[in-house]
Amino acid sequence: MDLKEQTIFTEIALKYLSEEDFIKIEKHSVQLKFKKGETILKQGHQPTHIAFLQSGIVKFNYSGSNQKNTILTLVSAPKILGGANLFYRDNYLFSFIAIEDSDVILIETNVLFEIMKTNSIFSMALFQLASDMFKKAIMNFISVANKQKESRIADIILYLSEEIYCNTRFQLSLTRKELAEFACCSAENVIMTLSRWQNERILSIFGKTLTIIDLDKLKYISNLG
Amino acid sequence: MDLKEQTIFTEIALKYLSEEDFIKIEKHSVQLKFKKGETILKQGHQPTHIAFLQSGIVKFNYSGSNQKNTILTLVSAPKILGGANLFYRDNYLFSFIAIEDSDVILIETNVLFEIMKTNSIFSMALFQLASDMFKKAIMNFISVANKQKESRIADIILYLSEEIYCNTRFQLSLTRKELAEFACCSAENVIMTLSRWQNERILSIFGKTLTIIDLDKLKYISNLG
DNA sequence: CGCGAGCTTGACGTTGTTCAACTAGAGTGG
DNA sequence: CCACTCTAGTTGAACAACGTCAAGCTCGCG
Repeated sequence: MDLKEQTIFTEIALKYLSEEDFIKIEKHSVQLKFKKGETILKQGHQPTHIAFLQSGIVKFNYSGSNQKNTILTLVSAPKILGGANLFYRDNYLFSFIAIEDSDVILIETNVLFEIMKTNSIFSMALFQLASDMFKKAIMNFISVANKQKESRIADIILYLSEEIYCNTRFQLSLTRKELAEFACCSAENVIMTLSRWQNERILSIFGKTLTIIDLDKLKYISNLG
Repeated sequence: MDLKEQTIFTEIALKYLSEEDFIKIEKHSVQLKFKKGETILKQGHQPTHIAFLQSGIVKFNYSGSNQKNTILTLVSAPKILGGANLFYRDNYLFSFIAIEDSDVILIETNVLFEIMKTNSIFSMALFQLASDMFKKAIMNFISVANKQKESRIADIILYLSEEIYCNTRFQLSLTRKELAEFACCSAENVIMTLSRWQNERILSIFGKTLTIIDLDKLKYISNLG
C-alpha cells in the first residue's frame, strides 16, 4: 500500500508526522476494500485496529440481544472509525458495516498510540476527527428522544441528503428495514410514511433513486417534533 | 484557589504537567460551588471554559424547542464536563446542570488548549476522561432505542444505584419528572411503574430514600428489553 | 421459470401519552 | 395558628401512536 496516495488520514499524517513515523505507520497498516454489507470492525472484538474510512459509507451498528439492530449513525468518508476505542481499551461496543463499497486503512492500535503519545498536535487532529461520529450519534439520540416517528424519518432523509450524499437526489443504499433501524421504528412505519410523502409530492422514489421535491415541507415536518 | 488541594483534574495535572504549566492553569481558572438546580454550562453559549467536576452530581441536559427536556446522561464526580467542546469549537450543545451541590473548576479553554498542544500524554488523559460521558450517553441511547419503558426505568434505577450512588439504598435527588426525562417517557409512566414495583416488593420509597429490595428481579426486568 | 428478498398494505392489539381531577406537604402572609 | 398557594406526586379513563401480524406483491437472479 502507498499511504501517500490516500486522502484524509494521509493529509493529517503528512501534515503532522515525521518521515520516520510515517513509515512506521505504513509498515503496521493495511488497506482493504470492503463490499456493501461487509463488517469492517465487529462488535465485541478486541480493539486491535483503528480504521480510517477513505471512501464509501459506513453504518455504526449496535446489535442487541433480541436480534434487534440499531443504527446509531451513518458516516461517509473521510472519517475515522473506532473512535470510542481511541479512548477506551474496551472491546468494540458497535460494529462498523459498509453500506457501500468502501476503502479502509486499518492501523494497529498500539503503534498508532505510541506515535500519538509523542505528537500531540497529531493526536488532537485525530481526536477531533474521531469525536465527529460521537457527536452525530448523540444528535440522532436527541432526535429519537424528542420527536415522533414521522419527524424522525424526515430528519434521516434530510441527513442523508445534506451530509451523506450532498444532493437532493441520491441513490438510497439503505433498505427500508435499515432506515427503520436508523429511525428506531418499524419498517412498516417507514414504508407508510414514504408512500404518503410520495402521494403528497414531497419526494419521489423510482427504484433506488430518491428525489426530494419539497425540501421546505420536509424541513417543516422535521421541526414539528 | 489552591489547585493542589483538589482531586481528579489535579491528579492528572500533577502527574503530567510541569510546574510552569500548572501555575499557568491556576491563573486562568476559577473554582465555584453550584447549588442543586444551578446551571454550570449553558446550552448555546460559547465554549469559553472547560469544567472539571470535583464533587457532586450533574445532569447532561438537552432542551428542545417544544420545551421538552431530555437528560442524555448523569455523571458523578470526578469527571470532565464539556467534553464535546474539547474537540469542537461549537457552542455548547447541552447544558450541564447540578442535581446536587457540586464543586467545579472552570478553566479557560484557550489556555488549556495551548498546554494540551505541547503535552500529548496530558491531552490523552483528558480525552479519555472526556469521552467517558459520551460513552454513557450512547449506552443510554441504546437503552432508549431498544427497550420498552419499563425496562428502561429499571436501567435507570440500576444505573443510579451502581454508578452514581454506589449503594442499593440512596437519596433520590431526581424528581419523577426528571426520571421521565432520563428514561424518555412521561412522568406518569415513571410513577405507575415505581408504584407497582413497591407493591411487588421490588423496591421501596420513603420520602426521597429509595431502597432496592429485589435486585435480581430488577435486573431481570432490565434484560427483558 | 421459479425462488427469495425486499417491499407494500390493512386490520388489529398493545403501549404509552394526554388530560383532568385529586392528595400531600412546604412555604407565605395575615 | 389558620387559610392560601404552589409544587410534586398520584390515579384512572380516554385516546393516539406505533408495532405486530398476515397476506400479497414486485423485481432481480439463478
